[in-house]
Order: sequence, then C-alpha cells, then structure tokens
Amino acid sequence: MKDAGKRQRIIDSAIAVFAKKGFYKTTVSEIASSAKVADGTIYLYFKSKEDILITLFEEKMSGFLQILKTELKEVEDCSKKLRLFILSYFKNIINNRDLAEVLTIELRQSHKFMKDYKNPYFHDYLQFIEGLILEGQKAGVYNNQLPAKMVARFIFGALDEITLRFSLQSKKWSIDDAPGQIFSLLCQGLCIDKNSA
Amino acid sequence: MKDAGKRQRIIDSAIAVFAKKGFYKTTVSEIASSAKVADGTIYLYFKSKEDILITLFEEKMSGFLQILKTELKEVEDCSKKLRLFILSYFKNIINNRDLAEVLTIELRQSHKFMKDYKNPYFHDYLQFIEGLILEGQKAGVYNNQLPAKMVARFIFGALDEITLRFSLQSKKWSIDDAPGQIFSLLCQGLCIDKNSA
Amino acid sequence: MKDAGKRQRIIDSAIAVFAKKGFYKTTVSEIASSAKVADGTIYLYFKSKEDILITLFEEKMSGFLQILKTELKEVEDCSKKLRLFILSYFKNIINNRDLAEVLTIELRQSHKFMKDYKNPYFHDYLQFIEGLILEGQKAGVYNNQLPAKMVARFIFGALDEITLRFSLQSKKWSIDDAPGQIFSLLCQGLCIDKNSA
Amino acid sequence: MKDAGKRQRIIDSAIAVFAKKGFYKTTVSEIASSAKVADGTIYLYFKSKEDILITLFEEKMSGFLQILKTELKEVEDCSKKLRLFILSYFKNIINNRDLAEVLTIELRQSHKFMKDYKNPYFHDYLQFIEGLILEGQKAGVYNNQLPAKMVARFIFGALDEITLRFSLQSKKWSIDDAPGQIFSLLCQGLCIDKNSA
DNA sequence: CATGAATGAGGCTTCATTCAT
DNA sequence: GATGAATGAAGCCTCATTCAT
Repeated sequence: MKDAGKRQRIIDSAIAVFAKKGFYKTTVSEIASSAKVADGTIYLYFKSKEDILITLFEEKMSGFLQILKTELKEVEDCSKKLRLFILSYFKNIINNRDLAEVLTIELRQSHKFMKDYKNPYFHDYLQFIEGLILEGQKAGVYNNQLPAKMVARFIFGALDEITLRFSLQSKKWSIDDAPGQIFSLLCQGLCIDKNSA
Repeated sequence: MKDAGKRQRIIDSAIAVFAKKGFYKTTVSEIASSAKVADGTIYLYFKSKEDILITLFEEKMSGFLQILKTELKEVEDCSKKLRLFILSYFKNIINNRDLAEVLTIELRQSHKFMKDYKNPYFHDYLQFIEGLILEGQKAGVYNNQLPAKMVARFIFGALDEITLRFSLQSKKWSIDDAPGQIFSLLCQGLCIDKNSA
Repeated sequence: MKDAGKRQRIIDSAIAVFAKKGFYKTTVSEIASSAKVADGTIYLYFKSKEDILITLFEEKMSGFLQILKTELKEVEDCSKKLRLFILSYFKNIINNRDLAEVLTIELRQSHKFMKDYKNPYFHDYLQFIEGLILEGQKAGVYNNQLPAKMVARFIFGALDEITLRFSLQSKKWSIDDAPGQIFSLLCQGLCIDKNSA
Repeated sequence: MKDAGKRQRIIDSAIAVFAKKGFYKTTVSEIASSAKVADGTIYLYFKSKEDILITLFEEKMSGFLQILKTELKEVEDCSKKLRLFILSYFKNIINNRDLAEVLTIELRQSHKFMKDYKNPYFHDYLQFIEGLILEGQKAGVYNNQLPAKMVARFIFGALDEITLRFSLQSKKWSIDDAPGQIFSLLCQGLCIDKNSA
C-alpha cells in the first residue's frame, strides 16, 4: 500500500515551494528533496508536475469549502453568514499563507496552462458565495438590483486581493479589524450619506 | 537609431502571445515571428524575455494611469470621479483584453519571477485609487473609519476580478450596466436597510 | 525450491510482451503483471531483464532443435530430411508466433545489446542445417560446389523472412502450399530450363 | 539557410552509432558529438531520435533502389538482371556495412516501435524483386508455379541474412565467389539430379 | 519465498540567448 | 542594424533494480 503520509508530504512540500518560487520556477527535484523522497517517488503519487498542482487545487479548495459550509451551517441570518464568511476566509488565508498564495496566484494561470481544466472546485466556491447573496436578496435584505453572480465575483476579487497582500506583505491593517471593515464596506458601502451619488 | 516601429511591434506581439499562452509557455521565437522579426532582433531591443514583460508593464500601466488622470482631471466631485474611474477601468479592459489579461495575470507572478522587481507603476496605480478615497474621506463624503489603503486594494481586487472574467468569459453582465452596478455596490453597499448589520 | 510454474509463467509472459512491444519498449513491470507476480519476483528467477531474453533464447532455441532432431532422426534420405525440416520449421513458427517473432527480431540485436553473448544455441541451429547440406553433398545429391555454411545461412535467411512475414501479416500463401514451394525452389531452383544461366 | 552538410553529418553519424550500439542503446548526445554538433542542433534537422531513423530509412532505401534501377535499366535478360541484382546487393552492403546493419537490423523492429510506420521504401524494394520474378515467369524462364511474392521474400531473406553476416563476421566466403554461388543456388537449386525430390 | 514501494541515474527534448554573416 | 542557425544548460520523466516487510 502506498504511504499516505508520503503523498501528503509531497503536496505540502509542493505548496511551500510553489509559493516560494512559483509553479514554473519550481523543479520536481526541489519538491522531492523538500518532501525527503526520491525524484521518482513523486511519480508514484502524481502523474506529472502539473498533476500535483491540479490535485492540490481540488483537495484544498474543496477542503476550504467544506470548512466554510460547516462553519456557516448553523447560522440563519444572511449578513451574519456573510460576516462569518469573511472572517473565515481571512483565517484560512492567514493560517495557510503558502497555500493561499499558490491557490490564488496559480489559479489565474490555470485556465491557460492546463488544457481543458476548468477548476470545478473554484467554481463551487464562487457558487457558494453567490448562494449567500441570493439568499439575502430573497430575504429582502440585499439589493436585488445587483446580479448575484457579479456580486460574488466582486466579493471574491476584493477578498482575494486584500488577503493575498495582507498575507504577503507588511500587515498595515490588523487581522482583528480588517474583516469587520471589509464587512462594513461591503454592506454599507463607502458613502456616509446614503442619498448621495 | 533603432526602429521604433519594430520595437512597438515586438511589444504588441508579446502582449498578444503572452495573453494567449501565458508568459512561461510563450517562446521568444513565437513573439519574434508574430512581430515579423528574427529571433535575434528581439535582443537588440530587450535584454531578455523577462525584460519584455517588465517594459510592457511599465509602459502600459503608466499609460493607463496617464489616461485616467487626464480623464478625471476636470472632475471635482469625488464620487463622480470614482464612477468615472470605474467606467474608464472597464473601457480600458474591454478595449485591451489581451493587455489586461497579461497585466493582471502575470502581475501576480511578477514579484516572484522578477528578482527585485517591485512593480512601481502598479504601486502608483494603487496610490491613485487611494488618493480618490482619501479625497472623499477628507471631504466628509466617504466613511473615514475605513483605511484608504485597504479600500484601494478592495476596489482594485474587485474590479480586477470582474473585468478579467468579464473580458475572458461569456459576458453575462452587460458592459452598459456593470460599471454602474459596481459603483452602486461600492458606494451604497449590499444592504437595503442601512441600519441592519 | 523455487516455483517452476512461476518461472515458466514469467518466460511465457515475456515472450508475449516482447513480441507485442519489442524488448526495449517492454517494461519489467509489464512482464510481471502479465505473469501475475510482483515486480521484484522477477529478480528471484532472473538476474536482469536481459537475462530473461537470454534464457528464453537458450531454452526455446534448444527446444526447437531437440524437436527437429527427434523428428528427423528416423529419416534417411537427405532431401526428405530437408523437406521435413522446412515443414517442421513452418509448423513451429505457426504454432509459436510470439516466440518466433521474439527469437528472430531480437536475435538480430542480440549480439549488440548483450555483451559477449554469442547465441550458442542459434549457432547449433545453423550447424544442424549445415549438417543436412553436408550430408547431401557427401551423398552426391547436393551440389558440392556450394559452401555448406553459406547454403545453411541462405536457407535460414529465406525461411526466417518468409515465416516471419507469414506469421505476422495477412497470409497470402497457404500454409499447405508454402513449405512445398519453398522446398521446390530450394532444390530445383527458379529456372525451368536447367541449362540456362 | 540550414547547413545541408550538417544534416548529412548527423545522418552519417547516426548510421555509424546505430550500427555500433543499436538504436536504443544510442543516445542523441552520442550522435551529436560524433557529428560534431551540439545536442540541440539535432533537433533543428530532425523531430526526434526516431525521426532520424525514419529519415535514414527513407533516404537510403530509396537511394539503393535508384541505384539498382539505374544499373539494371539496360539489361534485357531476366537472369542477367537477377545475377546483376545479387551482385549489386552485395556491393552495396559491402560498401555500406554500417548502413546495411542499421537498415536490416532496425528494420525488423521498425514496425513495432514506430507507430503506423509501414516502411514504404522497403515495400518498394520488395516489389522491385517481385517484378524481376514476374518478368522471368512471363518470359517462360522462371517456374510460374511459385508465387512471385513469396519468391521475392525468399530472395530478400536469403540475401539479407548472408550479406549481413558476410559483412559483420569473419568472411569465410569470398566476395568474388559468393554472389555467383547464390545466383546458382537460386536458379539451379541445390540438387544435382533435377529429377530427384 | 514474495511483495511492491522506493530509488536515482540517465535520456530526450526545449528554448533563451549568442554570434558569425 | 538584422538575421536565424547554433548552442548547451537544465528539466521532466522513465524504469531497471533493490530491499524492508
């Protein structure tokens, strides 16, 4: 039986090295030596270097989604859900910086370099956000003039950018404050006077 | 003097090919043949393949910024500026799909693959957005509880994600409506009832 | 004692896979899984992949030779022997297509890829044919102007080529007719008028 | 413009190295260094290592056939043609030992390792021999009970085997005698008494 | 004896860059 | 300046063989 721990070590090493050097600059040998296995061993668990990335996407993104769904299961109010979602998103990124970097940076290239790979798990993720919005719109809480799909993209884009930089760079904004501020910005908008604009 | 037209052709070809295949999957030969110059000619105008990308960033991003600044110069009201900014951003992306794709996709990798390259022009771009926010906050129009830097990132991330997908995929949202909706979402927020949450 | 059945299964599987893919394109794993043993088990019975091929040669070629000698033992007349030999050769090939393919195709490479391997059993085989010729020459039946060694090569080459194609390809010539025709061609020659040429 | 001399050097080197080590044991680097070019240069002229072999087949086999056709063009009598053919075959092999080795040894593997490669030039070669036989049969000189296709295979196989060994090994038979002996064996057959058998 | 996961050397091939013309 | 043939370093991957269980 193949050693599941070894497989996990390869994935974890890949995340670390991909995050540090990027997918293309990373060599399979680097992943192998970081995982303390022989180069060839990689190919007992993955079909190719690209397959490591794809597998990584699928396992981790679906994992994130599972966590999210579990955390939000009990919550009823849609804005509480949204707040919790943002918080959870932040926590996940903060606790998995390398992974976040790989997922979001390489994600952008994935449609290009992987033939026919459409990132089904990322799609699920977006649909989950979209579901939150639709729920709020049906409940009459959220503005239903706004297309939920676009709002979902909007939220994902904003969170993705902020958390990525948050995680990568000098943290100018505190983790304690940022999620709340983002939630506020998202729900209440930028303007103080709601009749302006 | 070197042939400026040839130089431009190389940049334009690089944008087209990078957009289609991604930076790493693009070969210098492909750029050359698309630009109808010999492979070696590339190196009369650029130090390396990477240098094409860097040059492209600097010229195009500063170009975008120039256009923005020109368009917004006359406008006084900060929300009108913001609305115009969003509209301009959309137009630029729509009219330069390949470029937008290259700038945003490769941008994410740039810190990684270019040693010591900090993307000064992207930084300028962000600062411009930040300036818009600060202006509105000073004028008492925008919520000054929100850190302007973060808001700038938020806006950039949201716009980046939406326009990228807008440009790449089937356009589910009309170019006529999207900027207005985004502006509304940004200024008024998601919630109808401003006292909720 | 090692399991003789397992050893035989490995050889038989090797013949089948070598015939299908060629020696170099065949992996040890393929032989193993075809023989329903573990990869490592192969090395309990054979020193190396090459050793399988060598062993296979030796056992099968000497086997062929044994069969031949047995079949021709009782026959006195040298031309009857020759006719029987051709018939037997055909039958052996027809009944062992994979083996024939391996023996003849890989045989050609054997001197190259096996250091110092001189195919003693193939040599014996040729000597057997040579013996048939010499016998006929001594009996005054066969033209003794022709060097027996060369005639043996000639016969082997002709039979080898015909049977190989016969076995591999669409059979344009019937198995019932071919051996007789070959015998006739070999004994009587191509020409009708024996004074010509 | 690519250097035709360089291309030729690669082919010639490939012939020499393939002959010495066999196709599979030969590395592209060996061919390159034997041809005094860089490894990568090989790929300016050939798609792959396999492509070298295929190209080599096609160019050399069609070359051999051209020479043959030219040499036999003026000859009328079919047996003179056959005699000349055998002589020419011998000369070609003797003068191109490495090539002969590659063509005949690797030829046998070619159907296996080259997907869909049917060796059209070898087929032409066989058809040429078949044509000689048919001509003689129509002229009433050759026994028309024998299928020409089979006879062609017979001749090719016999010549191939003899010349290959002739070229490779200690020459037990003289080049001066062998072609005549083979011609005699082929035309008159092995038996002295034409009524026997 | 048997297993099959693990090893790691080595090959084919790509491609950014150079340089003689 | 322009060319494009040539270079050769470097990477992904295969697979014969080993060895701990």
